[in-house]
Amino acid sequence: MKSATLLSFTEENYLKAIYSLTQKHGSPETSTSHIAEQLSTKPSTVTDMLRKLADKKLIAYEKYRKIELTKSGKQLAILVIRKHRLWEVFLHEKLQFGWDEVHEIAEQLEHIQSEELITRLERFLGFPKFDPHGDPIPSANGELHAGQRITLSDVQINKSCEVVGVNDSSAVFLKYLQQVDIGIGTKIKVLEKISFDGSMAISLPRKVSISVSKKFADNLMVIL
Amino acid sequence: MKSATLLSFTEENYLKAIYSLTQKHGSPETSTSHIAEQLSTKPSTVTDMLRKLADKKLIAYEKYRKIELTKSGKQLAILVIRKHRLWEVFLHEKLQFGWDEVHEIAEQLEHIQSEELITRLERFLGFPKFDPHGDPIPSANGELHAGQRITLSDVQINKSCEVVGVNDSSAVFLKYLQQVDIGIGTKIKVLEKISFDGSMAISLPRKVSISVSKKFADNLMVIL
DNA sequence: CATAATTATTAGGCTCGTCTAAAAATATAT
DNA sequence: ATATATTTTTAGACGAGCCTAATAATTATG
Ligand SMILES: [Mn+2]
Ligand SMILES: [Mn+2]
Ligand SMILES: [Mn+2]
Ligand SMILES: [Mn+2]
Repeated sequence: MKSATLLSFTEENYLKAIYSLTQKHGSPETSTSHIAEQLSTKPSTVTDMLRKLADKKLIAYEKYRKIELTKSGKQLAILVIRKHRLWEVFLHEKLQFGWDEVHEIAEQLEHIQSEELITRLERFLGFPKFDPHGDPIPSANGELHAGQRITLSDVQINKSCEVVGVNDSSAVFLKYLQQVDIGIGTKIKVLEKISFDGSMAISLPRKVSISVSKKFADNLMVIL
Repeated sequence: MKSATLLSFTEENYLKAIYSLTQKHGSPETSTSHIAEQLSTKPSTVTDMLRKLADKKLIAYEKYRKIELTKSGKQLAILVIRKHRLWEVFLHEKLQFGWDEVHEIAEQLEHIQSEELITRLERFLGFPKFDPHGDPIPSANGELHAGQRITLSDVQINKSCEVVGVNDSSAVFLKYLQQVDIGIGTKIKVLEKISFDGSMAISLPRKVSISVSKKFADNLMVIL
């Protein structure tokens, strides 16, 4: 279960990016250009790294054809995500950082190498199950319970739901949520859906109803 | 007061190494070979970096002649040390790591870039004044109070003193101290000094007296 | 003070992660 | 089915950080 060779920051970020993309798009495969976009780098740079990750058996790679995490590649990606989310909990719960501030710092902390550190951090935090954005925290052996979360867009008219997370963790989206007083646990009822542009009218506790865009509703995760 | 260009891990480690060497040897200057040894690298590699640090005005460098931190170089070195020691406190106090385990992990954590993170960490820890090895924690504006600490070697026969820190933070020394039950706060009385090899006999609370080497006594910091 | 020993710098080369420009493969559209 | 557009890979280059071997400068010694 020990990874023989330690990975660089960069390699870890590639694994995480590939994992995120496969999750986001349903398919276990992804593309050079998507990875490049995700990491703000160039496709040619990605191709170089893909060859290296393939050499290390972290991805199954057939040029022009297939990019897919191997079992161990996926495992490592999940462990980085585990570290990232535990650090986010620490920053939010213990240091009182806002949920729009934690991601950037966790992006650095996730690469600290010490299994013992994460074991102890997790215990110190009381074995949290979710990060400040509602995303589940993988267990030490790499298990991740996705839950049956849907987007606000998928909620039918007149149904109520509860916010459990966000798809987009960018500070700009999180700040907007804060502004309209939506957070993890907020109850939302869908009043109306406009087929023209996918926008919807929703009601919030102790507030007049507000209108939100399709993009907004696509990025808010809820349970019924 | 803001550093214009962010430094790399490597650059930060060089500044810290130069600072430590000047402290250890009294003089504000140090040498290429000492830096190389401190960082487990080669003198030629050090020369390259010295040129870079000089370009950035972090050291005053005259080849074959002088290596000395500038005001801003020293300031940055102290801020890295501040981060290092605060993280060590966190690891020891909050995560219950042993004092021989914290250094290695702090060596990584000290490079996380976020001033706000350190500000909040310091508050979370209750504004500690010393790290787990008894070393003082610099303030946010870079002040460092050394205190009037001496080594055990400097203590006269029949005088008593109290352990306040160590000069050598290696795990092997710290584990040895733990074994003979010496830690921060331990009271020691010097019974005898052997001029032949500099070793000394000391008495410890609720223990028979033990003999320690010159090297041991040189690395244990005490106050009278 | 001249020679030897030590220390520091330069020269040249390597890997990693990045880029731009060009070529090749694949996908799309007429 | 061919031509066009898009995506991906290759070729070649660069800076950072490291190395070894060779050279230069300084320091120590007889
Ligand atoms: Mn995040
Ligand atoms: Mn990252
Ligand atoms: Mn330390
Ligand atoms: Mn370091």
